[in-house]
Amino acid sequence: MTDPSSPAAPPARRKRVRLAPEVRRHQILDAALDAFGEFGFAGTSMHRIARGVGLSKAGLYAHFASKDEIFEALLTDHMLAPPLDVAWASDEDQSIEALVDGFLDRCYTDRHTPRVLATFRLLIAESGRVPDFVRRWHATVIAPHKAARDAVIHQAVAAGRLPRNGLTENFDLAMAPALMAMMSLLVLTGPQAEAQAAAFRAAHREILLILLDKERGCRR
Amino acid sequence: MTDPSSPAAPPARRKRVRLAPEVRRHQILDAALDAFGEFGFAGTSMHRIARGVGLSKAGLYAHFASKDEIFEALLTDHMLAPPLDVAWASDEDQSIEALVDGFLDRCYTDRHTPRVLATFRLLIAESGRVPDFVRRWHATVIAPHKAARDAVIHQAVAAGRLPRNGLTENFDLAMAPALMAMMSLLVLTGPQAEAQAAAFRAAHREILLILLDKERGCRR
Amino acid sequence: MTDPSSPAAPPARRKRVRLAPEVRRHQILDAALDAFGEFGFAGTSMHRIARGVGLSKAGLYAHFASKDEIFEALLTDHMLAPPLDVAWASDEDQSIEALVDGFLDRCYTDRHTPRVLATFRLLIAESGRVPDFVRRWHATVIAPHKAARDAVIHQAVAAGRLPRNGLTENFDLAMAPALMAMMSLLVLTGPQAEAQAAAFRAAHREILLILLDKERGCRR
Amino acid sequence: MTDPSSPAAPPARRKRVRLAPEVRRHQILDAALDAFGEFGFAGTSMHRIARGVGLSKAGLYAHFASKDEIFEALLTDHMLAPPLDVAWASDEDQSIEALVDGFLDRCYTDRHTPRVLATFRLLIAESGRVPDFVRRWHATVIAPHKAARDAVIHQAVAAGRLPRNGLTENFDLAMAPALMAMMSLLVLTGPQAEAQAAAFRAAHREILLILLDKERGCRR
DNA sequence: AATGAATGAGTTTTCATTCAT
DNA sequence: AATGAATGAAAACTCATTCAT
Repeated sequence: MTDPSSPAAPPARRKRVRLAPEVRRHQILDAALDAFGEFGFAGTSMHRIARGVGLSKAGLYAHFASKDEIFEALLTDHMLAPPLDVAWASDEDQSIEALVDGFLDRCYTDRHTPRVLATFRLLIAESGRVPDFVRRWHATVIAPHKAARDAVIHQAVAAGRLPRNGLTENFDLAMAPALMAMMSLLVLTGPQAEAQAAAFRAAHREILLILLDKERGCRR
Repeated sequence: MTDPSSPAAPPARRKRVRLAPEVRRHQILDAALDAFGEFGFAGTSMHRIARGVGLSKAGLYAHFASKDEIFEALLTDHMLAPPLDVAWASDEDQSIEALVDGFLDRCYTDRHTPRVLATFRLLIAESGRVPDFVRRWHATVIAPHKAARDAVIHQAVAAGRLPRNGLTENFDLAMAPALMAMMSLLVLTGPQAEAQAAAFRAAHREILLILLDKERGCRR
Repeated sequence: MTDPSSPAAPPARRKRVRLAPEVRRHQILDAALDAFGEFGFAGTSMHRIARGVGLSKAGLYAHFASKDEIFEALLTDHMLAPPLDVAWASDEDQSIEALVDGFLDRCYTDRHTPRVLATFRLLIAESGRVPDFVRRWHATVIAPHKAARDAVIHQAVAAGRLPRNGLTENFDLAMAPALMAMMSLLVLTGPQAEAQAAAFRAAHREILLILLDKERGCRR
Repeated sequence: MTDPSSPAAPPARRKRVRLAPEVRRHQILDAALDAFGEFGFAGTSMHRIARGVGLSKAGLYAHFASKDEIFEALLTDHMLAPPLDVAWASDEDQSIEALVDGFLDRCYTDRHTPRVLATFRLLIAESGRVPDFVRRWHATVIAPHKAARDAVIHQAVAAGRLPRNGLTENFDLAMAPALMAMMSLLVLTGPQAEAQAAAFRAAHREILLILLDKERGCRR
């Protein structure tokens, strides 16, 4: 079928393709993320990753010294990007509604892609494998990001633009509902999970508007 | 020498112990949860589980037909228990504060045990392995539980004891901050994560009190 | 051909045979010595050893944790036996001729077996792999043996039964020609080498008789 | 930065060097001898040889068609050189002492170099790989050399300058003690082996002087 | 002549599982 | 019920070799 010229043709293997190292590296990490995200580190074989790239097993080793190295490169590439922005309004012009909507876009639209979900599942499932990496990541990526964001929020609170309450003092929690939606997507899959996530988003919006409202969101 | 009862005892290996099937079964599931939770399904060998029980590998097969069967039995045992109570006050006697504190106890104290964390990690990591199981679990455990709880909440809203807002209409979100704390515990480990969780709990309390307050938590 | 009873019979695998650990261990070491001696350590695959024993590859690992462990067990078993006797006549009754002939028997007849040759080749080829082992072996086996033998020889020299010369002061050299014959056997193989060894033995005898003769073997 | 000549030089890897074929060939054989001598044929990878020459693996194939070819070229180059001279006194002027000392120099000083030891180990370890080669080598190199030397010795015996005995009739044995010293160096390494070799040489000298002495070395 | 990416066959080792006791 | 020797399949990784540049 594929090769009518010779009746009993062997597997008809593709010509050897040679690509630039960076390109291959990227392909490999992509395939690895897909596989690790789906089957976990231990459940993913080098064979599967190789197949995903259209390369032989041995070919992987021209670019990475070991499965572990692929794993670490993956985490490094994907997690050293700042996880969330710092856009909580240094300018007063935007309404709370607009700010919240921007935030929700970043929480849901940007973060509910297969790629991000896979990374997230990997983080949960395999963090025990690389505790040092996680610690470093937290210290160099998460903590600074949090500090920057907290500064902005505290300033807005001080300026009276936001109320002082449990949320504005622990602003991580602002994305807790989105995290819950991610969990649904991870565990459930399918339209059921999508619907769930959409409902969460709407409720999330309403909750944030209450908690960030200067009148309603105040302590008592 | 060490054992005068047997003159030339060889390696002095532990006597074969025969236990009642249910006892062994339970031991095995315990050991399996520990191992699966730490290393994932694929990363856990039958040898490790067997060692955890003090049994030989082959001994496991007297109780379970396969590794998969252990896994499914584990999920069944651990997840078919209702995950959270339905105590949101059909009686008016309790103050909101008391109800919230009870809820937080169930969210944090009860759910941040190693056992629950392991189950949770397992759920995230391996849900792709057993989609049917997850669907069934959701349909038979989660959904009914949610329905029951929603009924209670809606009733309280109708009675005017709780405001109508995004939270009371999606009451799952009430535990979103606790979920976030679990994530910290799963990924970070150590006192850092514990401190984080404690801070979350305090903020969580305050947020719930705002959102469930008839005055502050109302829509606009 | 081999199995006319079933035309397209599968490999017709032998029933699983279970042997006592010591028996298997021994079989494995035997097969390993054959293979290592012929192909060297690196040139021998676990598959070949397994085939030599009639066991599956994985079966080897029930008895040895690794290829290296097989190697070391082999050396230990084969080399910790004293390599040569200590029979150089404290009694005066035996003639020099009788002593020399006994010595030559031990040097040629006993030591030119395939087994000993294989061990010897292994020692030369792979001593670099296990320098510590070799050092230990030399210290615990060779050196003590040499010391005991030297004591006997020196005593005979002191008693005037043997001359004092380069040989009686470095009695290792007494077997140098036999070593040379071993080399021939190792390198050449075949009847050519056998003939060589026989000629060496005859000359060896004559040389020893000269050098151990009180008159002719004396210093000048 | 480290290399101001090229502003944005990447990994700064060594320039491709092109050498005359014979030079490279020689370099490769040198590196191969080192590696084969230390790790054996099977234990030596093309990568290691290539690294030893400062060449890429593929580069080796510009000079040799295969690993086996390198091995055979190595043996050919190193072993087709006559292994030992033929200087046993056609002239009567030299004393036995002088002749023996010259012989010992050739046996010890010349032959206990790392290069010769590596070749020797290789011969022992891998002779089974290339039996035809060894046979050819023996027939074309060793046997003629031996014949020439035997002629000289026999002539000296006939002329009465040397006694007729086991040694002069099997003159290979004259270097047996040196061979034994080589074995020590191969197996033991370190100063221990050096000392051993030195002691052997002194005793060797004395033994030869006895055996080649017309009076003492005679048959009875 | 030289390279580095690519490969198929092979390496050692592990694993889930079976079987005879 | 329990064991430990045994197994086929598959894992990670290596290697001699090839090919496009």
